[in-house]
Amino acid sequence: MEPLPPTAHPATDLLRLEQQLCFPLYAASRLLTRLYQPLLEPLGLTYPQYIVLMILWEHAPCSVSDIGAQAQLASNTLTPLLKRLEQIGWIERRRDAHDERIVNIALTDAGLALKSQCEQIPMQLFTRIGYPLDEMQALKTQLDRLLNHLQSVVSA
Amino acid sequence: MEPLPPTAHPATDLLRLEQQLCFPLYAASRLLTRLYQPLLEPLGLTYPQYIVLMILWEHAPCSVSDIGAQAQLASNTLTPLLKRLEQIGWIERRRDAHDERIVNIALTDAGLALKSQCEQIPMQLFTRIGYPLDEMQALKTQLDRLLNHLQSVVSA
DNA sequence: CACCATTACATCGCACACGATACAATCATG
DNA sequence: CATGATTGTATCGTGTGCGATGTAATGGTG
Repeated sequence: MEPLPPTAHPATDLLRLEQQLCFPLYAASRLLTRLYQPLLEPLGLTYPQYIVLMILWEHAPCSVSDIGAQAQLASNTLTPLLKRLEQIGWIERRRDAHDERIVNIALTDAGLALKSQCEQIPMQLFTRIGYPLDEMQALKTQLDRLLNHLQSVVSA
Repeated sequence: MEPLPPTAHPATDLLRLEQQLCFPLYAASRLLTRLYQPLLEPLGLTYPQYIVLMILWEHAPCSVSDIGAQAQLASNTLTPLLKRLEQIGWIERRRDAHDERIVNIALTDAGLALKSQCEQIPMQLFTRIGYPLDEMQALKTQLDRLLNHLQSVVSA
């Protein structure tokens, strides 16, 4: 994706600029996920599973929809993912006693213990990537703002 | 993903900050893709197919690896995707005469004509999202820089 | 020219993503 | 309290992503 040359049409420039925002987002997200993989693979985790576990380490026990609200994922993605986590033994899935529609997700002892094994991952990644901290901070701030905005647009 | 509270350990703070960068990238990318979908669906296109076509509109004819270098995708993703685009009739796949290993991708007349049908998509999306242009510009600049950096890290 | 390494693409297997739909449990309304 | 709407998960189908591997074509070496 080369930067596109300027044209005589300002409106078109805006379009192209906008058009290009989506791609670095898409590509950078996949590349970063790829960098996580060698750190997660020894633990038998995929990146989305790691995201879900991070949510659980902070909020468990919680329902499938709670996880979905945090991760922006629906049951059609979460149900099979959570079943895998259950089969490996990190979590437990149990129907809520008061509302049988809800499936409550709890961490097993092993799942809780896994957290400490993951605690070095972020620093390892930070070292491996070697990206300036201030740029990462600025980027995170802006991405959080965009994410919030997109969430409101999508849910509208 | 709530912002995490500060802790007594600066090193841990860095970890958490870093840890959180990946998630808004991951979530924002998927949400933005989701917003493209209703605009692409009438044309029978998925978002990755749209990315590949944008590359082709600018660079066709080119090889599978050329597309892969632009989109950061390998043949295991591109081959089936390109076969679908061929079956629909937007592109042609042909082995290079001088090097039979290479598959050259060319646009059909229909594939070229499709470009004009897609030209309104970015503005429609820009209008739908309603995000400040200057923030989008700043974000794109930083994402491009991160993407470049990640590419060099991954290929190293 | 033989032979091994490299390259370019294809195939396989698995795990997401997500729209569409199904289904059971609960809620809301009359 | 009946009953239709809503809610929370699950299932299905399609299309990515990507590590691992296969395979044929090309290139480099002696």
